[in-house]
Amino acid sequence: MEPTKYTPVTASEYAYAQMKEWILNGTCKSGEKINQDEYAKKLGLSRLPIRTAIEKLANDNLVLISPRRGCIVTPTSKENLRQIFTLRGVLEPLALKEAANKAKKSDFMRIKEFLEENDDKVLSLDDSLRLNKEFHESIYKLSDNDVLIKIIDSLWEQSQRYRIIYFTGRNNGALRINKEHFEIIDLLLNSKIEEAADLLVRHTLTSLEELSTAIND
Amino acid sequence: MEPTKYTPVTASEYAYAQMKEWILNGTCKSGEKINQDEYAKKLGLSRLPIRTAIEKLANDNLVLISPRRGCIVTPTSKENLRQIFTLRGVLEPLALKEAANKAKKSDFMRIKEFLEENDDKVLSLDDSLRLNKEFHESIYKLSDNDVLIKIIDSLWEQSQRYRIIYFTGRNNGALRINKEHFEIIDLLLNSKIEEAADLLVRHTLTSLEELSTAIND
DNA sequence: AAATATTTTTTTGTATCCAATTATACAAAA
DNA sequence: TTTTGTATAATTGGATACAAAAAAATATTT
Repeated sequence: MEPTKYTPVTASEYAYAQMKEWILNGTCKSGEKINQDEYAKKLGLSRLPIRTAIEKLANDNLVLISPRRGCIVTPTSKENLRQIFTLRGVLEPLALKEAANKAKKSDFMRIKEFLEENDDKVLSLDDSLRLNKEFHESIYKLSDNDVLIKIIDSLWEQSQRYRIIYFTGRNNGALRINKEHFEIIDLLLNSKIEEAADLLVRHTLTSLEELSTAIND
Repeated sequence: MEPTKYTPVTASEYAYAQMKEWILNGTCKSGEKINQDEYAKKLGLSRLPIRTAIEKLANDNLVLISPRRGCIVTPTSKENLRQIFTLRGVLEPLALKEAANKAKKSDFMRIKEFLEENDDKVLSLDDSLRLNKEFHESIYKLSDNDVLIKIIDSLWEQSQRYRIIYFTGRNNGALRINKEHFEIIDLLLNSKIEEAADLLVRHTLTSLEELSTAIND
């Protein structure tokens, strides 16, 4: 359950990780143009790994490429936020149910222990975002459905941008989220799969409503 | 409703389209290694656009990359087939419902006309695959949900490989599929959205069962 | 002969250079 | 002032060349 630190083995992977970080945390702003030369210098690399990274970011819906014209950070919008969360609302309960079929009680116990160990960290912005992601990931991973996990991961990352827009400044919500995580894992431990899935959906939709208020469009 | 012919504007887009075609139609076989040099020569390009194409194919789950080691065509398997169709089973009805909310009757009428115009082509393998894809795409496109459409497209392409494995040799199924398409569009025209969605799910699961028999694992 | 070490070859990833396209700045005409 | 055309600069995409890593082949040891 340790946060497996990811060490890029190629320059383009490093560029990809770094640029993604910048887009997700708002350093690269919505709609902003991305100049290959500029980022090559900034990261001390040639343009090639930057280009490779940009291609990958485009696949994540995080940037938009117009061939021979350039690349911008995908604009955020209420509609985009809605689309992402609508999908999460159907995919995450599916993953949860598949996980419940395959996993053992001890798998869920480990996740609950993880929640308990980190209960004190939820008030820090960075930590709460990381813990939130890790909790959900650890459940979905148990589904062992690679195709599904990959899509959920991507959607989760796309929502991350909105989460950071929302949380910057305020910090409510984190306590509610953490409380609901406990409730979900307890339902799973009691084999109340459908109820856990329902709660998960409400959990997601509540977040959508909260985040939506912070986006002007 | 014309099949908009796609003309790649960059070499890498051309390579991507061509290599995808080869993977989908089985010219590049499941598990086969993809050598950059070889494909560069084959396509009369340098390795760079090939690499870019490979990155994109990896995003589509059509190839697997191990950094500094190489790239193989993603192996087909019953489990992979199941995962793809399970997802389609929840995402396509979602798209259909969103489409039904947004679209006008005339949009669906156009789709029905398209079915009628091409009714005689369903017995040709190539045509039936193309028509099948076009029918589904035209419905989901009406949902106007970019995030969802992109995922469904990707899943559809991933299933295409299995469809071709299955259909090569035999050619049953095409008539059933065509018949069900008519039933779905008629339900939509009569505003029986839930029934259309249900039929769509059954339509998908029937295909899964059929295709599954042709995969040895 | 099997296992291990060493070298050679192959292949990937990156940097650099070049060509083609697009954007920008400026001038001329309406 | 606005619009259109032209020259210049900036930027992208691609080819080639090189470096580094992995795979394959060969030699060496047990």
